[in-house]
Amino acid sequence: MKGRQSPTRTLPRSFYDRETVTVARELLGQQIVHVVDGVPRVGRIVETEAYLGVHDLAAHSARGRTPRTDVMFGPPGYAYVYLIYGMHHCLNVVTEAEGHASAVLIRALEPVQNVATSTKGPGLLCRALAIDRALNRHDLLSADFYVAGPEAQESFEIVTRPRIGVDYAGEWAAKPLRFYVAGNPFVSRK
DNA sequence: TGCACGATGAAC
DNA sequence: TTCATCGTGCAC
Repeated sequence: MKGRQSPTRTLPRSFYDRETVTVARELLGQQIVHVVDGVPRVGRIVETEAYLGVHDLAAHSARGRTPRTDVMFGPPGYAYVYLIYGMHHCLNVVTEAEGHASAVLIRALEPVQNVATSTKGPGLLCRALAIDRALNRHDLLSADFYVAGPEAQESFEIVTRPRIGVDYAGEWAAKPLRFYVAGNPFVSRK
């Protein structure tokens, strides 16, 4: 094998250009990399949630295309980062073809490299990897912020549950769109 | 221009 | 269970 490791392991845009539930499940085990001051902060994704577009009442895009949700309506493979409760950032990856307005929320990471604080929860993982709104709309097929496959993928069971914190979404609140690695201690909640 | 409310986390 | 804290979206 020749060439640099990291760029060649970066997930291709076609990975994100698929059904959102599939992407949410297959993101488990993949690694988020954010290079800060030349230092790569790396975490393994252990918990995700799927947001299925304008018909999903729990999705931000359900209220239409606005300045904030605009990136969700764009092409796949881009970061959607927003501020919640005035103090925490949340990281999503945009999925499916342009116009679908779907995304996967990254809810928890297992520390891999250069991670000093907790990554157990969507707000905490953003703090640990120094992810904020400056990275909104950032291409995840880039050199400083990307998702990559691990050197070797271990097999694991996937647990499926309703999403967290979306009780306002009516029947959509109960749908099994949250996925996590069974038994992993870094999952935000059981 | 004002205001109610979060895809959370920490404290009590 | 309560609260911190502010950008967003929508009502007026």
